[in-house]
Amino acid sequence: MSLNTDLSDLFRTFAALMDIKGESAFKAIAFSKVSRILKDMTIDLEEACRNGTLKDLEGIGPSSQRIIEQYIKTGSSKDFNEVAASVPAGLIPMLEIPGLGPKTISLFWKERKITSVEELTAAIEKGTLDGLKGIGEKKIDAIKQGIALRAQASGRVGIVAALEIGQAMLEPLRKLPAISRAEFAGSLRRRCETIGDVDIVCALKNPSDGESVSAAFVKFPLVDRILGQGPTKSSVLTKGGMQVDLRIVPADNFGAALQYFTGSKDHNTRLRGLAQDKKMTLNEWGLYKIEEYDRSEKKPGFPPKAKPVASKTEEDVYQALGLEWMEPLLREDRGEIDAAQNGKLPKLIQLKDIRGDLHSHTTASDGQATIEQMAHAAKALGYEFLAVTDHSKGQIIANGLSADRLLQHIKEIRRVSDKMKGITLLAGCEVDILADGRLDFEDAILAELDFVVASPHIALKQDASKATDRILRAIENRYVNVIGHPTGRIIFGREGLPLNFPRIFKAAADTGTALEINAAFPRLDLNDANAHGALAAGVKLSINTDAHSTEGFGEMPFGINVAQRAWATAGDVINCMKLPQLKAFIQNKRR
DNA sequence: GCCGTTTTCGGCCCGACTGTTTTCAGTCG
Repeated sequence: MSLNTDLSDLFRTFAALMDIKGESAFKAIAFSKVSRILKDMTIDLEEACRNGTLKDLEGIGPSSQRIIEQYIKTGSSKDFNEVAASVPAGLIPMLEIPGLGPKTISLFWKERKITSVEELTAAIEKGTLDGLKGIGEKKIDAIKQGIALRAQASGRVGIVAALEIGQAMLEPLRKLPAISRAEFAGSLRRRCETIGDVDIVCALKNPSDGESVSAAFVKFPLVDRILGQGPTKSSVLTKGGMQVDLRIVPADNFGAALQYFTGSKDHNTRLRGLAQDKKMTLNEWGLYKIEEYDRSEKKPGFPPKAKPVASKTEEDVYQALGLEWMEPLLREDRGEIDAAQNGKLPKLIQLKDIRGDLHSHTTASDGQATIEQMAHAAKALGYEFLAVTDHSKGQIIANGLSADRLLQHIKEIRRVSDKMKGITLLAGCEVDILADGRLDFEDAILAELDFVVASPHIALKQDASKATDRILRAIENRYVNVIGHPTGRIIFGREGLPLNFPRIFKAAADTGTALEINAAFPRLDLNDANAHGALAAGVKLSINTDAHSTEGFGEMPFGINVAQRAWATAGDVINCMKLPQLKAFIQNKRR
């Protein structure tokens, strides 16, 4: 675990504790924000602490700064420890129970001495919650269900699985005659790497058809259980336990609803602040002048009877707030609103900008297709080049190539390349970065290759200092063009190397070494925040599928999504270079 | 707790829904 992660967790817990203690909700919100800032950022906290730049970060004030500094110095925070000691630790997991919030948890704790999920379950069984103010039979039932739900469907799901489930719900919805439009919203539309639930917004041709659309939705084949059903929203659990929420709005309000439910929460908060500055209010129905909105007639589930400034399309809403429309993948409150105000939004990389894949495997090591098969599949995607990069000798389990076999393999790759028309194969290798930063082949062997990806596969639990030195040493090798999956993290699987990213970025930028966004789920490594940090430091990225079969190339869109969330343009990514330009990039480092 | 070019004090985003309620608090997204 890195320092940033540790501190981010500390502030998140701090915020939860304050909620439970009933301190000002704004304090808790402020600490949640600090937690998120720390999680997203790639700057070196220790360094920022040393040279006093910590306070320049928006959202981190004097209190947070003090806590961070003390934590770096002593490994803990006095402020946090005091608060943590005053609240039983078992209360925090209770916040994950749907339907149960800080107020009720605090009530149970103070009035009934309940300090854990287990004690809560027991109290419900024994009936000791009866008689508490505001807690009736239905509330207790809901909590009971919430506890069961948390145990059963606690986890988030990866983007790939979530998209599949989402499509299976979206497609039949689009076929309903009452619907004029239906789109994903929420984290799925923003293409986050993991998804908690699927959000869909749909527009009605006739505003009175909400009830029937809802009724049809909850009967789709994938639905396992109905959680709620009404004329404006419905909620279901699919087979496999994924929650899917549907919002139903009149066509005139579709843009505002899509914007609102796409989020992120932080992005929307900023937008509503902008609206207020302009004497307007923004909600899921539209953007309204405050005066007109306050005067207007309002009925739950229906748009207010005021003329909106904007509501039909997202473009209208953003434009009325003085902003360019922006891709959902940018809407994370990472500076996109300022950029949109100043006309400085990046022209994001698109799938069609990719001219080739620079990390792939064949039957020579652990792939399932031959060089020819992989080359034909890449050509069929319109690629102009493909780097064949089988494993080095240390990857015994993956049938890694010995030096002799590699030299033979290089000849074979070049033979196939000469034979093929319309695509060039680069003879490459994915060489292991050993625990101490040495590479798995001597330079003399690497010099024979057209292209080298160097990746960490073993010793992925090193401390930050060892791990960083190890990757730095690989970056400094003149034959290494790309660091493959730099942290080795596996989503839901392992943390990966706790790298000091500012040092890695500086070395990569100085030496002309690209860092990979490995597009294969569950890697997606670098992640969006780190890729964003790399770009800010002037590093080039390489987006690769690490394909082990011809189907493997199909994962490229997920890597593109990570790059888009990192604000990458085609100019930032070496896969978008023309071949001569790419060759120059390689040669520059070898000089 | 954080922030500020109308503010260094007084704000801080919005609506739906639910349950326990005779007017509102808590939770959620």
